Amino acid sequence: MTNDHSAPETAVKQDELRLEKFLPYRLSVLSNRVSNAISQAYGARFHLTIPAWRVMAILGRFPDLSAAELVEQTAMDKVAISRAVSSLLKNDYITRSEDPADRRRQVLNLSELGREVYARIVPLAHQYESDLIASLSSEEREQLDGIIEKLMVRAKEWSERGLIDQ
Amino acid sequence: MTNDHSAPETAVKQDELRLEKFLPYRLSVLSNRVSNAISQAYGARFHLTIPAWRVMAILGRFPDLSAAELVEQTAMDKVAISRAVSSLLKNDYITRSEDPADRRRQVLNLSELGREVYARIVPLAHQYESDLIASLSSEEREQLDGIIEKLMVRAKEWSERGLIDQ
DNA sequence: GCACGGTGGTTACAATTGAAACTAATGTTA
DNA sequence: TAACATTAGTTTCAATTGTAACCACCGTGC
Repeated sequence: MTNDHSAPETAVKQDELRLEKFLPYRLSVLSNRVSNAISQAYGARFHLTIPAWRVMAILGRFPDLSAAELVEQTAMDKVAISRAVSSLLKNDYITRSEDPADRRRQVLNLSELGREVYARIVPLAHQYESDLIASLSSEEREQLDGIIEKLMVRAKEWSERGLIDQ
Repeated sequence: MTNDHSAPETAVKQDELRLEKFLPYRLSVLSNRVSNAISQAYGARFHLTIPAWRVMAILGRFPDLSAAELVEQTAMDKVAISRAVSSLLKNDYITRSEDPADRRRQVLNLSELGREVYARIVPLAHQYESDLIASLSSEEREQLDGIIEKLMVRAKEWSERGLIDQ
């Protein structure tokens, strides 16, 4: 046992960077691993990309949305939405109908087929999430929830206002 | 799967998905926001992409690595490493020398210039991290650390062994 | 009416990324 | 030492993504 009581554990040399402890890096690795694994599962079974599945997930809960409203909901780029929508149309997973009141606007919904696929993926998604957090205690799950919320607030500020001024 | 009728408050409808509460989704949004914001800062000031900066960060702590060893350290793809290395060489941020013992192998190090840039970025990186977690209590920071560690273990298992069998 | 700025959505093009093929050198087995 | 497998790293090509330009339509003011 080493007697390294001289410096508290939170002290970090400021002139070097321990990448494996650097939060932005760890978040990125974790998120990529999770997303890739899950998208492989969806993609293989239902020919869905992540953006396409996100669109379906939103339409499953909120019918009759336009592409612009999907942009709001998902924080995805409008071009990404447009591409996801057109691939979902090709697969007959969603339907698109013109809004008679505004002919620029097009109302999107899950199709019959789309609803079936949705109904099959949702339990899968819950299962993956459960499996991911299986090793967390229920306290930890609540903590994580709150922590992500706080981090998200800050990250959102960054992307809106630009970074730390300097 | 068990039916849980006993805890209505935490009960979640299993036949729909609240994307905004879905952990993989939230992780992805958070991580993208953070990475994009920070990479804008690095990139603008030092012409560095994220993979390039990662390579520098590792070389700053562990000199005399080969590309293959960088792959191990960073979990990045070897093609990504190759491209990052060649762009860093172009910028004179790193040096590359042949290993006489194995002429396939090439030993990488930060150059003088690279060390200067490294020394300027590291405090910036710490600053961004501090700013990101500024709203967390010290307990929450420790919790987050442990939680990410646990999640990472599971995600790693996913990418190694494939997903939940089904 | 009809110019106009603003909005919904798509297309085009360039940059980034990933998978697989490739070159060159080393290790291994007979 | 010839033949083959393995490792280090690069290149090539296709798919994905982001930025900007674009078209069609709406609403307002004149």
